[in-house]
This record gives sequence, structure tokens and C-alpha cells, in this order.
Amino acid sequence: MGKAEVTRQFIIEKSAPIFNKFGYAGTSMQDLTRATGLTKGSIYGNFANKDEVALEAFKHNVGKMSAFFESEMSQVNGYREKLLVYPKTYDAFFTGNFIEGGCPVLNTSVESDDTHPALKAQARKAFLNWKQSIANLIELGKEKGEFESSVNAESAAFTILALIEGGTMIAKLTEKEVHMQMITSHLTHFIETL
Amino acid sequence: MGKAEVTRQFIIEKSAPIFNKFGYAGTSMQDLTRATGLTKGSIYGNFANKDEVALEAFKHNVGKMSAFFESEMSQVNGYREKLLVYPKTYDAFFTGNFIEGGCPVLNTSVESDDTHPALKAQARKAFLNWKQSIANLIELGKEKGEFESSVNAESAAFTILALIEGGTMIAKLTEKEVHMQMITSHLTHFIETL
DNA sequence: ACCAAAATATACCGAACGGTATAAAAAGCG
DNA sequence: CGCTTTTTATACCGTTCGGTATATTTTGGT
Repeated sequence: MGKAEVTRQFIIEKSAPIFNKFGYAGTSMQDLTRATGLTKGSIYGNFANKDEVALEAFKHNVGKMSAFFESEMSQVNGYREKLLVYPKTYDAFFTGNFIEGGCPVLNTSVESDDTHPALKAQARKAFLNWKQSIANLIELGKEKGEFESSVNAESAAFTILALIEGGTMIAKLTEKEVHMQMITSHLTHFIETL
Repeated sequence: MGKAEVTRQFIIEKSAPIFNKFGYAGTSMQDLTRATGLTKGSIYGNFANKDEVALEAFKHNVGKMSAFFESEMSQVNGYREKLLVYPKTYDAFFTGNFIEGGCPVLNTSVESDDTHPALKAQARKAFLNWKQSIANLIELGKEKGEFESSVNAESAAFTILALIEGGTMIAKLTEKEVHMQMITSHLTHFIETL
């Protein structure tokens, strides 16, 4: 791994929380030079343009999130318990603070859907992967007899994600963990009745 | 109503969909002159700055939305039916297209929560009003015996809104009405079991 | 119709924007 | 160490940004 590869990764890591908090349009190259301590020439020596940094930063944020959930899920047995990692995680939304600026899929999706096709495409891809991973857990749980065979896995996955993303928006807006907990409480109940 | 009042209102109406689609940072004064056909001098003669236009545009969008729901709800009897206006409306998310750019509360909340305190405050206020209006419907329904007395109105209101906002994000991102309908289907079931 | 007041257009400001050509510096191989 | 290549810093480009001072036009009361 050459020096440039290290620098590139460094830029991505430092830029990721900036883009997640301020958005694509709200983040300037100057913000990135400030966050990295590097100059614009150095950043443009490693990336073609601002878009490329934003795209990589988004992927980095998503990777961090999914790695977190995979890790948490690997520590419990049973597919219902794996699904319950979600409400458990979001119950501690503020104290946990497992990703700076909130859910990158939500942030990027809302900002880019009428403005930035490339970012939107990445967000869509990340979201559909996430949905599929939840649907897969439910299908596996059905095979094992943990869930009722009548359950529509995809439909349940969308419902779970709507509650998570809606809950995230609400929690960040009102800044009250109780509000999120009212929603995770419903999510828990939903998962328990699958 | 003087001429300026008319112009002010005109600017708000033309600016509202722009801000809702492109966001605060993503909308330039030039975008507003293009949308209104007016010059910058004229806009600044009616508003102190870009912030003030954005704030008024946001209020306008929210007003439009709540007027729509109030109108729909006034046409049905019973509090359960009134609540069911939500899933019915969002079932036709794309064909209905009752507000350009999606939910202004969602859009403004996500963009402003780490960047623009004044907008965030307005979004929070609008959201809590919305939540309260739903909670009030549930309380009234409980008094009438339409809903179980054990129902927690506020908690149910948050759950309904999380499903709506999460569903909106998902629908705009994937552009598939079916995805929204899987969520509204759960929402309908939730309302029916209150 | 006239005229003061209000409203809109013109022309411009300094600053910040994304991006680049080039010079300086650091890296890494022999 | 020495030398070439890669990587980073400097200095700058044209454009667009939000905002404003001022001139022109339009409005509305008399």
C-alpha cells in the first residue's frame, strides 16, 4: 500500500462525518481541508473531484454501520434475537452514537433524491442491500421455524426499515430519546409477533 | 393588501417547491429569480435574506400539507376512518403527488438538523403539531369508545409518523410504489388494532 | 393628471466556491 | 546515497455565492 493509498483512506475517514452531517451541497472543499489538515492540491491529487470524495465517504459510512450490526448480530443466537438488535441499538440512539450525523442512508437519500443522481444511486443500492439482509434473516428464521411461515419477509423488512429511518428522523429532530423509544417499542413488538 | 404583500406571497409560492426539492443549501437566489421571474432586488425588497424566504416557504409547504389532510379527514366519520386517511393517501404516493419534493418536514429536518438551527426549530414545531393532531384524534376516539382505552395515544402517534416518514424516504429512494404500500399496509393494520 | 411613496430593476460588492497548473517536497527503488 | 517518480503545497483561475446601494418604474391617494 503506497503512501497515496494511505492518504486517500485518511481523507475518506476524515471527510465521512463531515458529509454525513452537512450534506453534499453543505460541505465545501475548504471544510475537507480543515478536517484533514491537508491542502486542496493534495485532495485533488487523490480524488478526481468533490463527487468522488462524497461517494467514497458515503460508502465508508454505510460500511461502518453494517459492520456494527453484523458484529452485534454475530453475538446472539436465533434470528429473532438478531432482528432485535435493531430496537436494542436504537433504544440508545443518543448515548450509543454509533455514527456521527445519523443514518447516512437517510441523510444521503433525502438530500440527493432530487439533486444528485450518482449519490442517489449509491444510497438506493445501500438501502436495498440492507433491506435484503433483513429479509434474508427472516427467511432463515422461517426455515428454522422461529417465525410463522405466513410472514412476508420483504414486507416485514420494509416495515422494520421504515420504523428505523422514521424513528431516526424524529429522534434527531426532537432530540428526545423517549420519542425514539416509543417507536422501538413498537418495532420490538412487531418483531416478537413475526 | 398592498402590491408588496401580493408579490411576497407570490415569491413564497414559487419558492416553496424549489426549497423542498433542492434544500436550503442547494437553492440559490438565482434559482429563486428564475422561478419567480423577478430580480434579486425585488426579492430582497420583500425579504430580509435567503433565510426568511426559506422559513416562509417551509411554513407554506407545511400549511399545504396539513390543509390537505384536514380536508380529507373532514369528509369521513369516525376517528379510525380519519386516521386511515394517512395510509390511503400514501398508498397513492406517486400518482397523488400532493406535494412537490416529498414531505417538507422530513426534508427540512434531515438537512437542517446539524446545520441550520432556525429551520430546525420550525421543522420541530411543525412536526410536534402534527404529532399532537394525531394524538388528539386518538384521544377523542378513545372517549367515543372507538379505540381501546389502554392505547397510548402519544406513542401510537409517533409510530404512525415514523411509518409515514420512513415510508416516504423509502418510496422516494426506490421509486417503487409497492414498497410504500407494504408499509402503509402495516400502518393500516396498526390503526385497525388500536 | 400629478406627485409622493412604495416597489422593482440595474449594476455592482467582497467572499467563497470548485477546480487546476505548477512548483516544492517526500518517497522508494537501485 | 542518488535519482526518478510519486505525492503534497502554493498560488491562482473563472464563476457563483449572498447581499446591497442606487436608479428606475409603478402604484395609489388627492
